Amino acid sequence: MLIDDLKKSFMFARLSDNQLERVAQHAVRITLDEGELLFQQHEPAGRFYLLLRGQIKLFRLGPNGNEKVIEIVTPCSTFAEALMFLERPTYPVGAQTLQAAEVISVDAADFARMLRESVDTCFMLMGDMSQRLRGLIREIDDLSLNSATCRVAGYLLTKSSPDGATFELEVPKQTLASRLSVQPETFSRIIRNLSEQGVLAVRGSRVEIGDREQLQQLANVCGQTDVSLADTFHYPCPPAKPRG
Amino acid sequence: MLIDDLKKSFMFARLSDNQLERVAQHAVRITLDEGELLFQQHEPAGRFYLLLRGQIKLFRLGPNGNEKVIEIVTPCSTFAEALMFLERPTYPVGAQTLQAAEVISVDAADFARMLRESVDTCFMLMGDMSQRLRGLIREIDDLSLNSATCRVAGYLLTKSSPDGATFELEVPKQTLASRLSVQPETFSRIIRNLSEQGVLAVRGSRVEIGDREQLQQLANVCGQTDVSLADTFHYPCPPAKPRG
DNA sequence: CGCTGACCTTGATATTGGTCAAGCTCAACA
DNA sequence: TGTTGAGCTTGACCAATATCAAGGTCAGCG
Repeated sequence: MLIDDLKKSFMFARLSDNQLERVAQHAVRITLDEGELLFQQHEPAGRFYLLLRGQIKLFRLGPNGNEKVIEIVTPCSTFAEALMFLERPTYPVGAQTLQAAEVISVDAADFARMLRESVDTCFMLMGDMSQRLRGLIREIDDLSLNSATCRVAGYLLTKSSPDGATFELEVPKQTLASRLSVQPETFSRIIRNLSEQGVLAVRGSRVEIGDREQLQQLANVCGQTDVSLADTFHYPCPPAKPRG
Repeated sequence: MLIDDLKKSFMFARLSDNQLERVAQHAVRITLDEGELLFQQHEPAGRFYLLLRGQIKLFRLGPNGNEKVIEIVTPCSTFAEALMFLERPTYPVGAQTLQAAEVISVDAADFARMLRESVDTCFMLMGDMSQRLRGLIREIDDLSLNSATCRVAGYLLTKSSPDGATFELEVPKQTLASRLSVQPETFSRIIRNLSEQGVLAVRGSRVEIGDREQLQQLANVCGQTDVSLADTFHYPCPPAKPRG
């Protein structure tokens, strides 16, 4: 059954049963409460993870103890697997649950050994890494070319389904703010501005898009557009669990 | 002789002569004048490149025509090779020479085909990509956690050899500014501040470190420290050609 | 030698977003 | 039902950095 769960990740899905069994031998299932730390930044990295349910934030710590959320991991994604190819890897981020979570922890050396037998999987992995590289580059120019409002607008757009008028922020606003590299106060103000302009309405964590057109315009001043869906992989994922 | 040049890159160096010959068949040498565009952002990406000499900047374009330099490529590095694993790749950045340059252009599909025969090279490549991922993450928290002064200080530190007191900025200051995500004016002012504090002295593109200690302090408020040299690959490279 | 244009520097001013301090809201719980 | 505390919002203020507009420097060239 561990094997069945492994298969939920596109990467493991490609492996033969034989290979999966080998991986499973050194893999363990871990259950985490809300707020638990899975690993810390700078810690030696011997394992990587597959999130089965819950939410996990990956974050960097600044010198003053302030943190910057780099990514919010959703179920069926693997993370920290790219470290496997470094000499003496340490985690470049910390990982902490936002909700109670269940993960599978995989031994990296073991997995790497097995990878050597499956060029296909290598290619899959490289595709994945390539994807992430792209994503990070976008992130960087988002940060240096765009205003906070652009980033928020862009984020909200990606979260809203093109048809549905309303959706839930599945993450505490503070965390979202950090993810978007703004202070919580600023985030709050931006939301208020957008509300006053009638672009959207927010009640708690429920967001209702009022004027998608204009939201797009605000975001597009940026360049959100170039992550075409054409060249992204499809990660089959169950819907995320709604937050209180 | 094309093969000899290919070997200057750590990635190609790993290939067998047989494999190299195959790659070389679909590889071409390209000579570029200063300011020439090698490829544009969004262009379909069928080839990747190895820089032999000169300098190339990789940049993103904002909506107002303003550009953000993502990376300044130095000789013996390959770039855009990570795209090879995407479905229908387009370049996520543009590439333009800063100095007259010579590159080898490699057919990506061809190289990928050959890669399938060398898991070793796959691993090498994955290590490289892993490296880059790390670098980009650092870049992101540099942007969101640190001030412009920190970034400039950090950059200057990485460019100075630990012993030598002076070195050359090998790149126009505007470009450097963009690379560090500050306006040229701000860059200029930061340099002036540092000069006034006696931390360094700049004459044209020649930089002299006055107080390395303090420069380090300014940069370290940041977290420059965590890119330990232990886990970076060694790219054997000839010294860059001095500017001006 | 003086002109030209690219690049850099400088000052004045505007904007953005951060910081601090307070108040609000609401769910959990006694 | 009142109390508490976390998370969110608000306002007043401030710092960092961008923007705008000149002016400086210097290499290349007529």
